Amino acid sequence: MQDVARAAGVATSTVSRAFARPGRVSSETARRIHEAASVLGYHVNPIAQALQAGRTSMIALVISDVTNPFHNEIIRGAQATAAEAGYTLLLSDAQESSAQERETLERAVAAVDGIVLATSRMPDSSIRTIAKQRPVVLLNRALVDVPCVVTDNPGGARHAAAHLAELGHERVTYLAGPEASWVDGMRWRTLRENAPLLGLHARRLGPYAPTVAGGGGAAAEFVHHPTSAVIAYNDLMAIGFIRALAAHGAHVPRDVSVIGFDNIFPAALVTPALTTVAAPLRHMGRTAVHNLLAIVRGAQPRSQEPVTLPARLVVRASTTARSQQRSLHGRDLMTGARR
Amino acid sequence: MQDVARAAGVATSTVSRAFARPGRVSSETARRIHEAASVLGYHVNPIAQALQAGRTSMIALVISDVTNPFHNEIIRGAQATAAEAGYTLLLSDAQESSAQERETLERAVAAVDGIVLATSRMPDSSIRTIAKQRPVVLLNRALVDVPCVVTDNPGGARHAAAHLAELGHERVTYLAGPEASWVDGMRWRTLRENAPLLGLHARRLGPYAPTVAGGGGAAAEFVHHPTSAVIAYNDLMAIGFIRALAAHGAHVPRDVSVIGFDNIFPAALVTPALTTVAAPLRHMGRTAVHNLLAIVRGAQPRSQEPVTLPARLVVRASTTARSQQRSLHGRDLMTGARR
DNA sequence: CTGAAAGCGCTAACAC
DNA sequence: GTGTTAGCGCTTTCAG
Repeated sequence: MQDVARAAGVATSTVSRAFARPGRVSSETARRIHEAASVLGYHVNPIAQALQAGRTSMIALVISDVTNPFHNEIIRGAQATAAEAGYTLLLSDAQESSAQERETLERAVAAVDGIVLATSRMPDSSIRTIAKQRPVVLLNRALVDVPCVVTDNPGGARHAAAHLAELGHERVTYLAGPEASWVDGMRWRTLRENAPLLGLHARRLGPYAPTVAGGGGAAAEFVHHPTSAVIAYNDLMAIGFIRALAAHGAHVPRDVSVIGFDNIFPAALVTPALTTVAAPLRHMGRTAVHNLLAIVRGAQPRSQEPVTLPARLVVRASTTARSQQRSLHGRDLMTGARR
Repeated sequence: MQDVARAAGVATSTVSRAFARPGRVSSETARRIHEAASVLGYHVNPIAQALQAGRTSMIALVISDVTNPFHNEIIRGAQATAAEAGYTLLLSDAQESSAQERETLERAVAAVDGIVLATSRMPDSSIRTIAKQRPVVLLNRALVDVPCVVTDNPGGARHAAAHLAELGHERVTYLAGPEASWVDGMRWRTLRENAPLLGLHARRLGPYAPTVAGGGGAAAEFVHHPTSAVIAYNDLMAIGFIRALAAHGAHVPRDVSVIGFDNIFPAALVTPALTTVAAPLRHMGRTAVHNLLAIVRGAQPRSQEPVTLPARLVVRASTTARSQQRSLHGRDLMTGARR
């Protein structure tokens, strides 16, 4: 900047003003400054700016597992919203490890103006510790006194159950995800409470890892006591479940109707295409960042209640009417496995 | 830091040393300092550190499209390697727009020590401009005088062609990706040059968007002049192609054998499971960051040649012997579409 | 082994 | 409308 000021024959503060508050510099002076700047290839140094201003215009997005397709659209939404607001996104992949999440966060916390914690695996206490240092928005998890963005899990679970009831199913198995998952609790609880109202008997199996492999493990147990319908914690599990079932000689939806959660990208690609409770993934990313930036800029979080985004049921080919299905008995499947 | 120094009864420079060079401070003084620091919750301010040191310990990873499953494992590899080296990853999603890529890069460039450009959509000249300002490593693209990491596209294309030749195919269609894609050029060129040596006749259709929808568009054209085998620019296109073909009444591999590129996550999940030329995705991310950090730390790029990572053929269910297939004629398919 | 002081690049405050 | 100065929090001389 020194150089620019010298070249333009002005003081450094004038250069600074020319970049930050163009109105406060006479047009002639501004012209000279910008010319000198572009000749010299001068750009404002964001680090120095950040040091002096006390804010960095960066926000951190911490993801429990970038490898999970659930997060792709969330990242897209978050990045887009941040960029529109002139913020840069710092991405942290926790690799499903609470410890790793803490560590990388510790390093990043001082360098950002705010943090979005997506599907955090950290204990509540750690989250609160972070939230004391910087504005935090939780995505896909609720915690008192911390702003949250979640999908309407109760609504979604009800939609799923109602769909199965309409199709004439009477017994449904819920394939549970990680015990530590707040979302899993919400889904199962709503299902259990609402099933009776729909003439449905709900049962829970698990917990399983929220992955394709986890769904496979679920199938191995399910096969001993099948029901005509299944709701899985998420699409990944549903996909793994369906594949493993096929290896046991049972087919979806002919033998079992299956519903997933989230509507991740591959859900429409697998065969049969997966019926699922769709989350507005990109919108979740957008909303989380939007709300975070509002707080960063000084807004007071409106309410203690989590911001809830709607979930909708996407009916595809993995569910069918009970009357269209074969009746399945544990024995059939176990035999099927040996064939 | 002032506060810590006061509390510990030392000068600020001693505090600084206690954190950066523990050896240069007497153990007793160091103890007092660390105690005071933890009481006061003091952490080194990375921004101030960065300003004074002239480096930020951050690197940028620019991705053409976070929404594309191709990038998930790459991000994982990049983030893990950066974290291990004490670097923070700044993620930029270009949303497939060259302009957007430039803009976000412009904002980030001054804040990072180096940049990985993955599947960049920018023109060579823009990349060179960036590379003049900061160390850059290109992923999945080659450019003279800029360090690059690519997969062995020629080897991969040869594997694919050889596999088809072994299965007795005689004519293969290449479904081309974006014209601007360096990788696409490599793949098609190798295929065209090697096909004759394998007794294969290769033809090119396209370009198409490198997406599921693009593959669908390819199918609509392909159907008029089918061949028994197809190699698609990437897995996404292959998947879209297979689905669209089914809508036309043609099935894979019964009617057409299909090979994709990349081995993205959904490739193993679709039906039929996709035969594909697998790229070592996570390793690509790791290598790019690893090489970038070496340069950031002062290493001279060894050679002008791109670093080439091996590609291997993963044979799944979407390819089969020519002799096992139905013979297909344009007419069959067009009729199929009307059924 | 420790302290004092300068300066990284920027902007806000206060002159002129 | 423009110039001067101080200081953001840190590290790195240079003295002691």
